[in-house]
Amino acid sequence: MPERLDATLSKGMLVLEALSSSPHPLGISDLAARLALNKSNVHRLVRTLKALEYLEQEPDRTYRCTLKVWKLGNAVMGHMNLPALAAPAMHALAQLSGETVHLSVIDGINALYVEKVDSARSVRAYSERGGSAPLHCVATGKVLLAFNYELLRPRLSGNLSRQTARTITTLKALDKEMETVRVRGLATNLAEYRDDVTGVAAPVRDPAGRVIAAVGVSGPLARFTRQQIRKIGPAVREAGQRISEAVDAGRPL
Amino acid sequence: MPERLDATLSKGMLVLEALSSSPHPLGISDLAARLALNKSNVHRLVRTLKALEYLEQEPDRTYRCTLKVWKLGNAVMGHMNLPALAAPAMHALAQLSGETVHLSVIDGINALYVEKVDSARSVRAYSERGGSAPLHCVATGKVLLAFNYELLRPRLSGNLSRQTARTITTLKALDKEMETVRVRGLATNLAEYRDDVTGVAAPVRDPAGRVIAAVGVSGPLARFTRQQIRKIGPAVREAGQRISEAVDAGRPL
DNA sequence: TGCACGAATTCCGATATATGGAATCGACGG
DNA sequence: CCGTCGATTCCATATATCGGAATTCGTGCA
Repeated sequence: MPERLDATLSKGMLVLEALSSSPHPLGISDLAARLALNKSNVHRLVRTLKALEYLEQEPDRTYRCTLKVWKLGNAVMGHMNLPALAAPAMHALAQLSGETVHLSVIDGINALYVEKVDSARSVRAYSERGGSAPLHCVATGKVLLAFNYELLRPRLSGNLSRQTARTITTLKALDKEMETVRVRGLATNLAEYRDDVTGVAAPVRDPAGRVIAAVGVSGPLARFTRQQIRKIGPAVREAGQRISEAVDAGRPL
Repeated sequence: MPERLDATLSKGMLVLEALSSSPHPLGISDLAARLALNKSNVHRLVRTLKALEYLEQEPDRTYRCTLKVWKLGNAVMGHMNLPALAAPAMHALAQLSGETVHLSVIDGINALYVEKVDSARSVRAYSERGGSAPLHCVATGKVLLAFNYELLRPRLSGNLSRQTARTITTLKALDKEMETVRVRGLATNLAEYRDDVTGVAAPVRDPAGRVIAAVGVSGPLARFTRQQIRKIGPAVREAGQRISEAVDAGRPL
């Protein structure tokens, strides 16, 4: 017997998801088609969401999400205001490296990018705020993994998806790599997720010493070489420490 | 006859709102009390939201919002990625001024802070990301108001709430002030919202020249004096222009 | 170890409510 | 001016939701 759920609420959330992920406002018929729902049903859901001010109607009668949706999500992140605390250190790192800087947290078996700072030089990277990548093949993900390994290792068996020729795909190899990461306090990604992208990352710790996030720099293989990575490594580690201190102090440093 | 709305969806959104705005996870009874709803009703709503992965359960059986809620809101802002584009200029301004920098957009008759950069020196300001203040009495709000005056003026009659002794509370005085703002390309707030806070702001324009946002610097009256404001004014205006160019280019400058 | 209390969770019959097909309305284009 | 397409409203019906009560679970205390 499948769990008893509230259909109306589920459908309403589907509507919100569809509209928030669409670059354009959508009309009722369009929405109904995408969600495989009845038109008049969708209309009532939309009307409700509009009354609650989560949606607004365009002059052409299509609907789009309002910033109230953003406020909702923002409030959630607000109680964990890492991005704000980390911003100064991230910008400094972006300036120093000339590459893109990320802040990631764990989201299931993925690294979720909660903040991102582009440098002027950086090309369009593979990641966006809110995006994610498998823990085992990006630098920030490896950091998060290495310092929460007991917890996460079980979930990864059979989930070490191959992304490139260099992706680590066996638990044995991963065990070894994680040990290295813990010793060095740094993780690297040498074209293990995308053929032409490399990165380095370091841990961010809460006052109790638990690793709650990771900061990392990444760039195109052609420019962000192994040597560049070695050179920037200490700065990344320091950025991690600086952010950890900011978390401790409760304000940006 | 009140419009016909879907009660289940409304209540579900209330649950999400309550949980997202609470600093702590909440239990079923607690939620039910706050929302004045039946316990078993709340339980089913929560179960549904949990199945959809918008909520998760703590070991102590209380519930909290997941980052999926944040992702939802983030996607909305993503289609209007002002914050990312504006970040470099905002940080530069924060560095230069040593004060807090805001990016605001219009939200009804309020200025909504969509991005905020604290300088190391800045004291805890009155605003948070996602927070808002009346358009007529903060610097960024005045900019947004001045350049969308035809549209917004009608909505403000009777809504010029007094916040401090210096708040502008008459349409006549506001008309004059708005004219000044348009001419100078800058707006100021001299303790008009909070007795001890001042600010300056400048417009951000889309490629068509419409004012879509405002950048502003604000600080404590004691430190951020009229002279400081005059001194930093040009830099604020330039930051506004720089962000406008970034919007045009589609990438941070 | 067992008991008692509060909270969460499940159950279930009554009924308010969501449903979806059909009718209506409204905008636009030929 | 009419025809088409989409949005919106209507309405009878089925049923999904509601909430009170019963049950289970967890925790602290004796």
